[in-house]
Amino acid sequence: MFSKPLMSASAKPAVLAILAHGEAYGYQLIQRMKHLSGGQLAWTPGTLYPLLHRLETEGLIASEWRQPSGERRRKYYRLTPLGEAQRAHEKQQWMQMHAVLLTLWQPNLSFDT
Amino acid sequence: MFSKPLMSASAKPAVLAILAHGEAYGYQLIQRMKHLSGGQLAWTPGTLYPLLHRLETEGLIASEWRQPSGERRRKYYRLTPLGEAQRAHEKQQWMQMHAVLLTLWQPNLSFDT
DNA sequence: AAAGCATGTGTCGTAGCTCGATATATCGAC
DNA sequence: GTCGATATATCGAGCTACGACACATGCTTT
Repeated sequence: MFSKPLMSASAKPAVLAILAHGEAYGYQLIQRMKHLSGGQLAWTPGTLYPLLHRLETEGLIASEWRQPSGERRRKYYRLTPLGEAQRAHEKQQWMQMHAVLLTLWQPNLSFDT
Repeated sequence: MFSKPLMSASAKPAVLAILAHGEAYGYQLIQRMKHLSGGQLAWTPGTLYPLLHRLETEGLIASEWRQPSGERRRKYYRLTPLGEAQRAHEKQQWMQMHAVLLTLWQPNLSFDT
């Protein structure tokens, strides 16, 4: 399993990235991440739902209750324009940090100081 | 600047990665990261020193005070064998999370559910 | 029909973390 | 002597993850 800091850093970009492919509800987000990560990244309800509420408060996502007849009620989330901008920003930040780490992981790295 | 969660997730792997290239002291670690990231990743003392103390408590790094004549005293840190193993583990974890995010960032991703 | 399980959303409390602020001390430059 | 860079350290406010718990519904099995 992944460490807590890594879960923390990836949750927001991951949720925004999934929603960029189309609307989804909370439980579905948990399933999709679990499937995509080969069962390794398992969000718990206590992690995901507060996060979704925070993202909605920040105006990055918007929600809508739906209850088709004969089905359970679900709260569907979709990206707002602000959320789409934030999604791109999160990706750029991650890639930048990734580049720094790749540099550090070079075998023959030399420092100025 | 980087977000707090991203700082949090990268700090431990980054410190272990730098120390894998040789011993260093706290202030030097701050400078090296700042330089390597083009000034974007700036650890504050309040972030780095408690982290170093935690890593030492966990047995991942070991410290030694030094004070050459005419210089300020410095506490030099080096990786322990346990720390080297943890460094490799942190790298593997990061790369795995990176792979998941890359998948999510694919333009034409389709989900089963 | 009753029991069990997956589905679906939610909150609470504990524990852990970052980081701004603050403290202390030394060295070199002007 | 004063200032800024060097060097290490702690404290407290604020935020977060996540296990535990709560509650409700739909489907399947006995």
